Amino acid sequence: MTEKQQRILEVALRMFAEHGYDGTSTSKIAREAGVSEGLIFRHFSNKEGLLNAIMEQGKQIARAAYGPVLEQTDPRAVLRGVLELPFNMQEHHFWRLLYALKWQTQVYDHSLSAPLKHALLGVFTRLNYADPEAETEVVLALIDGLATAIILRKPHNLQHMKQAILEKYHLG
Amino acid sequence: MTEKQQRILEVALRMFAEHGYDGTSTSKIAREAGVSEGLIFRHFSNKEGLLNAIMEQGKQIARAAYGPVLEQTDPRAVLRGVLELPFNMQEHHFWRLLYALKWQTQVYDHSLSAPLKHALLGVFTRLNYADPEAETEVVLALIDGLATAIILRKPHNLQHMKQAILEKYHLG
DNA sequence: AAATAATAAGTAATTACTCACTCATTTATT
DNA sequence: AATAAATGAGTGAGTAATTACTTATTATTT
Repeated sequence: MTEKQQRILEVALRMFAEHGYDGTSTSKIAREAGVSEGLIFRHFSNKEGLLNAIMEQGKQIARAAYGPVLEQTDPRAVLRGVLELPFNMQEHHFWRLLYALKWQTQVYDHSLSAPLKHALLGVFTRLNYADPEAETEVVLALIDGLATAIILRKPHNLQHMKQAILEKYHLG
Repeated sequence: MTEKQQRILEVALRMFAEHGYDGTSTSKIAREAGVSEGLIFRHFSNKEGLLNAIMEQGKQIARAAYGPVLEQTDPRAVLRGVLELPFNMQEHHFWRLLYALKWQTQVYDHSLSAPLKHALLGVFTRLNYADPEAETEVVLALIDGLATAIILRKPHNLQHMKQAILEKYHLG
């Protein structure tokens, strides 16, 4: 991985996240990254290849975020960890791109949220919730909405929000 | 409002919602609507004007959805109504466009969610919740995530999801 | 006939992508 | 060790197609 290749990936991630995939042209990426436009196609074949390379790197970001939470043994600890995920988001650019992208393709989002869904199903089953599937869907929707709010609206009272949520699941 | 003007608005709404604003060209809208491309610019000045016209119509959709809920007097009824909003979504195309759009501009989304936010603040204050602001943000995030899930993933157990949510707010 | 609706055929700029090429480094052959 | 061959990074100037938008003209209402 050469230095210019890295710069292309970084700039493209930022621009895709801020202006959308269709709203970002390869020529602008090249200009911003300080490379020739041809280099993008030499390394990534085409624009979609560039996006795929970005999302490939993103898998590691997601793994780093989910991993410690999902390998917990206590179901309450897993649930707490999942609910806290949006509050511990690190790489905003990547998550923003992922969330924006899902309105056009669900491919990327689905493959990343699948392990979360599976874990939650186990959690709610072990905790004897009445309807684990419905409960799972609700939590997924909740953390989805929370991440969206944190990325886009940047609310200031994050600690209080977290507290309010944990109490709803009796984890306060 | 001529018939062709209506058709342009309908087709543009659908295409913007499905492929995004930047992913939809005026020439494709015209072809799909069966009109000349120039007519779009005669009626709406430019592409952004077309979007504005769509969102202007959308205001009525939002008002029709929010209105009955927000004019309720009992705070519990308001809360219940707000939480049920995603499950009663009617015009999926419009909501999908609104939700997709907010990753590029928050203008449209903010002006529509403002009355909701205000109402929820009053609700949680009157219900003596510990932190009404945080609680409001959480509900907004929740219905945002729910709407997203319903539009994109179309979960089948909507009734159970609704039930699980209402119970968390002691409205079961 | 006046005004508006609608079209067809343009425009310049931008789009994703290709091509021919240079240059530096690495590998293979004498 | 010297030289030749091959490879891969990088560029700049192209390409045809598409973009948002304009203008002149024709059709349709009022």
